[in-house]
This record gives sequence, structure tokens and C-alpha cells, in this order.
Amino acid sequence: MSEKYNPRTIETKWQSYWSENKTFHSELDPKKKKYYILEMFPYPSGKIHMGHVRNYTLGDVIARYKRAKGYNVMHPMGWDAFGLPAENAAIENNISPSKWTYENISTMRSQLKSMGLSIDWEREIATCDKEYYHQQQKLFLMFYKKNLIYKKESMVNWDPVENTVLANEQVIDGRGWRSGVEVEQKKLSQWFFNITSHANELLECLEEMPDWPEKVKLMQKNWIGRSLGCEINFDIHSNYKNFNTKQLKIFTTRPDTIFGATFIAISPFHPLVEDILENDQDISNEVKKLQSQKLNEESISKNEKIGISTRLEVPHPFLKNKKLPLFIANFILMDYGTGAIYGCPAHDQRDMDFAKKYNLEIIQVIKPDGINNTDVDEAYTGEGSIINSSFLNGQTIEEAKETVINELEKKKIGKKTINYRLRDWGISRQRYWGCPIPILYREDGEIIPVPEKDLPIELPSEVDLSKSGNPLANHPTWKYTTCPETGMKAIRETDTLDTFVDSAWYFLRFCSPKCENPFDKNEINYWMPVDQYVGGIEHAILHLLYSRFFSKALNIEAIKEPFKSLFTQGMVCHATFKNEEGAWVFPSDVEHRDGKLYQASNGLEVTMGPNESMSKSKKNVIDPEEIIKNYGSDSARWFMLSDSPPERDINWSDSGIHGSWRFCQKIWTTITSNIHLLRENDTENDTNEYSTSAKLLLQKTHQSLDAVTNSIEKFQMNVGVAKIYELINHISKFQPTQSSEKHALKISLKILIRIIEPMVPHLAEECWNLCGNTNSLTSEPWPKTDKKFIVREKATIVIQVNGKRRAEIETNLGATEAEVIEKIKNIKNVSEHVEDSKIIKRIYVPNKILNIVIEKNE
RNA sequence: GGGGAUAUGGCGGAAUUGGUAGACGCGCCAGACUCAAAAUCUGGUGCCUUCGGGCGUUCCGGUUCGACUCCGGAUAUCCCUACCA
Repeated sequence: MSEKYNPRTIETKWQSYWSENKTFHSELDPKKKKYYILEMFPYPSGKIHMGHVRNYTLGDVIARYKRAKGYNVMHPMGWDAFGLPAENAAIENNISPSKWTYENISTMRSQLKSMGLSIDWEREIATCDKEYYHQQQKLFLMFYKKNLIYKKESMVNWDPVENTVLANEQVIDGRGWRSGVEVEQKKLSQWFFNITSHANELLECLEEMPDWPEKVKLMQKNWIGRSLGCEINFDIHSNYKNFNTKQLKIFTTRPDTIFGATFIAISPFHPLVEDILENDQDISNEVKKLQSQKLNEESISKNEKIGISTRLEVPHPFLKNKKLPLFIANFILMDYGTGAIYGCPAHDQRDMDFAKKYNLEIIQVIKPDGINNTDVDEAYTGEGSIINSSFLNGQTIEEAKETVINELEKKKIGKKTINYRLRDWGISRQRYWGCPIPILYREDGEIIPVPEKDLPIELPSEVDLSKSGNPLANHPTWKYTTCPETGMKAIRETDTLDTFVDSAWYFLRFCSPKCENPFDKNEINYWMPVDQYVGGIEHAILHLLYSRFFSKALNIEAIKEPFKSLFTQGMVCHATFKNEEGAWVFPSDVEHRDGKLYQASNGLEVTMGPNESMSKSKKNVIDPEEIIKNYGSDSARWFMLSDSPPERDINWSDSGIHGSWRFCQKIWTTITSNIHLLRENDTENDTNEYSTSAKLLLQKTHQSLDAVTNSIEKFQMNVGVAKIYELINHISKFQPTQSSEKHALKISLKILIRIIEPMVPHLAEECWNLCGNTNSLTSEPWPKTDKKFIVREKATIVIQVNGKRRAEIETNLGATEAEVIEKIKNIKNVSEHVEDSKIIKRIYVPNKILNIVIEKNE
């Protein structure tokens, strides 16, 4: 047996074996305990990059490990295939979004297959498949019926040159990415999911999710942002002629500061604004400016507050003679609270900035405890007691809040409210490459959901994306249809769904990917929830929150929460490169010359930017193909798992890949050089009469097995890898002479082969096969740790003097303090440091440490 | 501006969760094999040192017999988000 380790041969051999034998096929089996492992499905951007390798290797280790543990494992894969890049590619390369997407899928599928992932490919889905979005349209109708979907006016980023709506990422420094002109805000009627109706449930269920990272739960909690406050109705007095508004409702979380109120501010998009403009045309230009200006990064960082003074005045609810001026201000959000506030400059920094700019009164109403804060530059937001506030004087902030709310409710001019930062989920996109929304607008003005039997509404295959505007609206025929009930003329909804909708339920579809309904209840009840979800931390909020919302809205018992356990892996980062024309450049296209960087393909000079997470749009991606070609996917997988803890961000570097290659080599040579031993039939051996070195080997083996098992359970793959290194290092130094030693070595090697399988599956299968086994290693159970080999017989006790390590001794387990003291009497290093000093006390932790605390004689 | 995280040798990182800091890997140094190189194998490798020891987990401070670990403050980097009253 002197064949060389040849990953290419081995890996293709086992990949086809798994595929031909349907090794990873999964189906419902009520007798077996299920385990649903899912990694976030990829966007088919072209090729996989190192971030994908990290994500899918990690999930695959868990999948293979749980299979070995006897679970009925489901490990599917699919494609998050709708989205903007396909349209951009279509324009740039004159290829249809569909063709581009499916070609990418095909490339990436074979790349993933070359990694040897234990995936059930029969469950593969792509969200752009007609079959998938057909079901999604049904879900849309279901939600529509439940009143979870509604339409309202909402702002979009508008590029006036391209005549098109821009996504946030297409707005760069307040300008359109293609046109370079300043982006405007435009009102459009759009569809929304009523996610806020589930805000409280989404918040409270977080408490019952012990297997989610605390940081993710915290982020979601802050994002939902439940806050207790109150609404106050202010009367409006005006000299305007045609003015119907009598009241203005504001929201505050600080009713305790009501006596510090010196102005009222409303959003430029507040309904009251129209009323004002009708009477006060002088300010209409200014207001329009505020309305159309998307605040760019610059003005945000400068925190420039702009207010337009109106001729309206608002009486203070508790001070009859006090009138507050009303402003239209750019820093008031229409989407939060009521779109109107009262300003209390003394205790809110934004209000302070605003008051100073427009010379408004500043009234201090909270006196900090202890100190007398008279600094008027900075708003005071800390604790304190109320002053200058009539009936609130002397109260604490909390007391005052309650008093004010009671008073308002008594006078029927306000009430306690719970407000959420979370806003409803806008799902309309003015795009072609997405799921069509199954809605018709009838000529008589009625909005009609398309009946289920008429689904799917298919995307037209011929579409002109080079024209500006909404591609589906531009299509010559697609939108024209008739109402299925009345026969009246109708126009289809030409917006498509946000791609976050596609990914909010794909994990349900995997349970029954071919079902003619969105999902099969039986299958869902068996497979859901996902036992382990693995994905990037960047999805900590939106994707996960939307998926949770879907699961709750569907109201199926098995999926109250879709993801039982969540693991968020860290980002794989890489430096970014830009050439002198400002275009992103692939790292592989960058070359070093004369201390400068150049783009190899065209000679342009290149500058290096900061490390950022790998993404196709910034081109800072590393294609794993090269590494897999040179070292094999087992080495690539092993390398990805070693070194870095999975939850931590990494800056990609391939220094170290050589060590992984060496590891695979070492496994190979160790197994092949012991192949005769491994092929021998097992004999009933004198298993209890091991030599000392054989015992030591078995101890190391079982300790390693125990450690590796624990590391996998705890997602510390890098530690597991280190423990396997220790084991192989120990094994390769072991020289068996007696038969019992050979027997021990055989046991050890077999355990080694079994426990490396989740990480380097092809190599492990080949080794297993070389041993003369005819079954696949994947059907072999995970070995059990034999406790008898790992019991500690001795304890190592560290001796410290004043917390500094001075010696260490071996004792029997459970030795008493007196025994330890007796033992260290003659240790020079200890007695020297103690000398004649007075011993103040001794701290003894059995089996661990003895610390002698002495008086310092200085 | 807000929210969330991270920081340990030349580098990636480990540390039984408050008890020997630096496991394991990379790199580097030395040796073996070789005509030679690559590969492989063996050994060494935190820093300083007057060879007694001293200093060391981003920085400053605190709690403790004892702190990488807990608390307070600062700095840097990454992720998410955009003025949330």
C-alpha cells in the first residue's frame, strides 16, 4: 500500500458514490428522531466565495455529525434567486435575467457539489422557479384575506434622470449610482405587510428562545423598540381662513418634560402640512424642498436641523396663556409616533440644537440630583427631580410621567400609548426580476385579488430593461387583462415582491418542495422547526424577523418559531480594490509593481480600500476553486474550520492552507502504513491487559473523542480541529510492539477515521474503505467515549505564593490541604519565597491550587 | 447619530467559565535525509534578563488571596441601521 494521497481521484469517486446511492436522501420517518439543519441559502451571483465555503462547511459538519448520532437528518439547499443584480447583468451583458440566474445556479451548484456537502439535492428549489413563486402568490392571497396586507402611500428614492425607483444601496452620497444626480423623495402607493400587528408577539417570544445568541435577540428587541409613552392632543389656533384642523396629536416618551415644551414640530409629510400650504403659499417652496430632499450622509453627519416657521400657534395643555410656535421640521419622521412632537430643548439634544438655531426659549425642568447643572449648551437627559413645572415640582421623572398621563386622561386630552420603533414592512418593488403581486386594478377602481385558480401570474419572458421606469409597466401587453368575475377591463399590479418575502418561508418549502400547495401539513409537522439554522450575522435582524413574522402569521402550531437554534457565523472579509476610474477590481486581478498596485487586465492603477465582508458587488471575493484544485476540498474544508472560531469575523488569508494539506497527507500515510493491521479480522483480545503506553494511547484517544464531540456540539470547530491534531501527533509517535498495543492502535485509528468524517468526508470514506469495509462510513454511528480510559488518577496542584506560581506537585485525587502542605515543605522555590514572612492565610482549592498569602515586608 | 460585537506572541487562535496564559496550526530557526532543491521527519520558538529572575492577554482604573475571564472609563476595528421624540 504505497499509493499517494490523491484528493482529486478520491473526491470525485466519493461524490459520485454519494450521489448514486442517494446517501443523503431524506424522508419522513415517524420512527426516527428528525434533525433539520439549514444554512441560509445563497444568492446566485455567479460563483461561490469563501464566505459560502465557511457557511456550508460549518453546516455540513453538523449535518454529518447528527447523522452519525442517529438522527434522521434533512439538509437541503436552494437559491435566493430573485433580485436586482440579475437585472443589472441583463443590461450590462445583454442576457436575460432568467438565463443569467439559471446559469449562475448551475455553476454554483457544481461548485457546492465539489465541496462534498451532504445535501439532499432532490429538495433543491429556486425562488425564481415558477413553481415556487406560484405558491408564494397563494400565500400572498392568504395573508391578504387575513388583512395582513394593505396599501398606503410611501416614500421611495426617485432618480429623476433614469425615471426610476432606486434601492437604498443604489443611492450613493445622496445621488443615483448611474445618473449621478441628486435623488429625490417621491410618494408612491405601495403594498405593506402589517408586521407591527405582531410586534408584541415577536418581542415576547424572544424570551423563550434559549438557543438563539443573546446578541441577536438583543438586536431584534432594540429593533422592535417597544416604548411606553403618551399621545397628547393639542388644540390649534389659527388666523387662517380655510382651516379645518382643530387638533394635533403628538407623541412623546417624556411627558414629564411637558412644562419645558417651547415649540411644536411636525414632519414635512404630516397631513396638516397641506392644510397650512393652502393658506400660506409663501412657504410652499421651502416645504417642497424639505419634502423632496433625501437627506444625504453629509447633512446627517452635520446634524443640520431645518425648520420652517408657520403662523400657527398651539396653546400649552396646562398653561392657558402659553402659546407654542409650530414648525415644519426635517428631523421629524412621519413613520414614527404621530409625526408630530413638542420640543423640550433643555432635555433633548436635537431640540436644543433646533432651539438655538431658531432662537427659541429653553426652560430647564429637571434638576440633576446633587449638582446644579446650568450648562445651557448640552441637553440634560439624566435622572433628577422636576422643577419649574407647576403641579409636578419635586417629583421624580417616573412619578411625573405617571402624574402627567393621569392628568391628561382626566382632562381627556391624551392617553398612555405603547409605541414601536418597528414599522410595517414595505414589500412593493418597482422591478422586473421578482415575484409578481397577484392583484388587479379594475377599470371601475376596484382592487381585486387574482383568484387562486388563475395563478400563477407568470413573469413575461421578453422584457426591455434598458428603458427607464418599471419594466413590467413598460411591457406592451403584459399588464392588460380582464376581471375574471365581471369581464371588465383591468390592469395587473406591475410591482413585484421584495426578495425578503421569498426567503421568509423557503425553509417551509424545503419540507415538501414538490407539494401543490405551499406546504404539506404532515411534512411540516414532522420536520419543523429547523433544529439548527446557520448563517451570517448580517441577517440578525431583517431576514430573521420577517421569517418569524411569516411563521406567526401562518398560525400553524409546529412553526410558532421557525428556528429552534441559531448560529451566526462571522463575516469573511477582504480588502477592497478600486481602479483610477472608480470601478471595483477583483483581488485576483490586482498585481504589485514598483511598490504600486495595478489592475492586471488593463494596466490601470489601483488603490486598496478597507477590509469589508466579501460581496460580489464590491468584487472583493476569493473564488475557492483555485484552492480546491490545488489542495482538494477536504483540505479546503479543514482549513476553513481550523484556526478561527466560527462566530468571529476573519480577514481572509490562505497562509496556513499548507498545514491543512499536510494534515490530510499525514492521515493518509498513517492509515496506509497501518493498513495490514486495520484489515485484520478483529479477535477477542485480552483487552484489559494493555501496556502502559497502550493505555496512554487509549486515554488520549478517548479524551480526544470526548473533546471533539464537545467542540462540535458547541460550534467550536477550531478547537475540535486542534484536538484531532493532538491525537494524530500522538498516534504517529506510537510504536506498537506487543499484540495488545497493536490492538489499541487499531481502535485508535478507527475512532480517528470516524471523527474526521464530518470535516474531511472524502478522505475519511476512502480510509474506511481501505480498511476493507464495504459500507459507507456515513452509516457508521459516532463512537462512544469510554469513561474508564479517561478517569483522572492524579491531580496536578499548583502552588502559589501571593498569587504567583512557584511550583506544582502531583497528588492523589482529593488530597487534603494538610497532605499538600506536607508535600511542599521541601520545595525550595516555595520556602524561599515564604521565608520568615507571616502567613496571613492559605487558599486551597482541592485538585487545583494552593495559594499561600504572606505579609509583604516592605 | 443609534444599536450590536470584537481586541491574547511575528500571524490565526486555545484556556476546564475566577485558579499553571500562549494548547493546536502557520511562519521562523536549527538538525536529519539529498550532489542539490522541493517534499518529509526531529527539535526549538511570548518579551526582557546581570541567568537569580522580571514583565506580559489594546490602554487607564477598580473588585479579589488570585482577573484574558467580573465592574467602571478610554481607544481602535467590524456588522446592522439612519435624525425613532
